[in-house]
Amino acid sequence: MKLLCSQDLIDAGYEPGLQMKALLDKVAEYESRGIADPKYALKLLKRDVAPPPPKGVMRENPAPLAQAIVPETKEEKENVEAVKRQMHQLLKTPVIARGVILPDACPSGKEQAVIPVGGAIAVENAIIPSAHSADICCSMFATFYDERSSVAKELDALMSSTRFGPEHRHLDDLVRDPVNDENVWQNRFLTGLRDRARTQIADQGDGNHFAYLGEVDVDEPFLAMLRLTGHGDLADRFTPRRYRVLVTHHGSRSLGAHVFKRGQIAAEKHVARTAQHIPPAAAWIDANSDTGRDYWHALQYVARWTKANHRAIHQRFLERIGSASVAEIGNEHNFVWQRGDTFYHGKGATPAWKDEQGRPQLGLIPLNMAEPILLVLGGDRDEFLSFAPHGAGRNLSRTAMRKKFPDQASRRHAIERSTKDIDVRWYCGKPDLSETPLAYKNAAQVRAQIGEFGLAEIIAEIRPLGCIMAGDSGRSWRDREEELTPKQKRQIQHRAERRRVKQDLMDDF
DNA sequence: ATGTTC
Repeated sequence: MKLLCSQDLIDAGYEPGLQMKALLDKVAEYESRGIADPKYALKLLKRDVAPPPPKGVMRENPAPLAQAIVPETKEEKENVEAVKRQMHQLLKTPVIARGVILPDACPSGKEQAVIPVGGAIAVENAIIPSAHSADICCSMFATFYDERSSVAKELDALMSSTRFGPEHRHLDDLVRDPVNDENVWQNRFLTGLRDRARTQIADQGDGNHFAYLGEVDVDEPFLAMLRLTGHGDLADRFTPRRYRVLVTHHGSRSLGAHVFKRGQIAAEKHVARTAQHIPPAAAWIDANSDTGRDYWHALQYVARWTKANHRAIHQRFLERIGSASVAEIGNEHNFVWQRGDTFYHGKGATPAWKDEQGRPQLGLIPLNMAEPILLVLGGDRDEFLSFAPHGAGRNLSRTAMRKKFPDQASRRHAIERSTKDIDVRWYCGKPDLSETPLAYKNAAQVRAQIGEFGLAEIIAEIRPLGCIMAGDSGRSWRDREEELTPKQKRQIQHRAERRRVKQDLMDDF
């Protein structure tokens, strides 16, 4: 019987293949020197020839999951079970330390190991693109100002300060992308995207993105709370009275969508090399590699671009109504944040930890268009990874919603009733049932759970006055494609093909 | 989410 056979060496972490012969020769040499203990022989071999680093595989048991949500109805219970199933799949990823689900959690798709909306994870030295979602930097931004006109007139001004919907044209000659001149376009995750970044500034896109007009009563207790928690600089901008507030909610548009796609390719390539059997949604990029650093820098640029996008809209609006910014607050809720060696990923999760100066972070949590937007201070609850929810969460899927209100009349009636106290504009013309308050979870319940779990402290409420949503343009992406002439289709395919070739050439992730 | 769709 041999001292060690090739299977023993493979079990010990050596790669099968050509070098196996040399390893077995080594073993034969040990044997000829009189070594008879296989364990000792393996120890010698590992000293002489280090085996390759072990390949990552999904863990047998998931990392710990904290649950900051209490389901009540049957529907909610089913939702939470689905969310936990998704999280448990994801938490088997070897680089993930722990995770949390927040009061607005809802499942996202059926693919293996996809992080649910309202989920967050702590990842060691790695970035998982899928866990910050395709809509990188989906974020909130608020500007406080003094009212100049009626809500209706200010909403008219807002309608011409931004745009929504699936098309993609430059808004007008006056709008500039203030971060387009940054020296970032050599970054492999950003290269080639400069023009679309420039074109889409002041645009908010589709779906649940919105521009909300509200009002807030700033009072002494609110200002005292800001001062007490290290936000005296913000408090100094206010006097105790009523302010109007413009709040926008959108992400990084096509720029971020492409950065995400490239990041996902890089991650899948990385785990194909260094790990085995990792679901695509769990694929990671090593943060301490050149690719990881490039991806990190690209993400930071996407954050700057998105903030500039919010600001561009707010400035255009204030110019149109002849007012000025008193104060600004904003936060991302789809993103990756580094604290030490840990990369916290949130998909629909509001950062609620203390910053480097020990100040609890300010955050904006919208509920639905007819409810206040909450201004919160982070609760810094480490057991919940120090996140708060990002909104009310969706109760019913878009398709389930349409089934519930099948005919036009019932739909119109339900929409009107749920938005009767506010001025709602649907940018593309028709209301979108799935973005009315009817589609969202019970706002009171989400608020209550923010308090029950100590995720954040609500220090002010921005009351709703009006809102612009993208609305239903009447045609899906697919419809639009079907309307194209065969010649247009060929052109699009040709361009896509050229991009792919270019991408492949560029693509050395 | 996305001038989509490896």
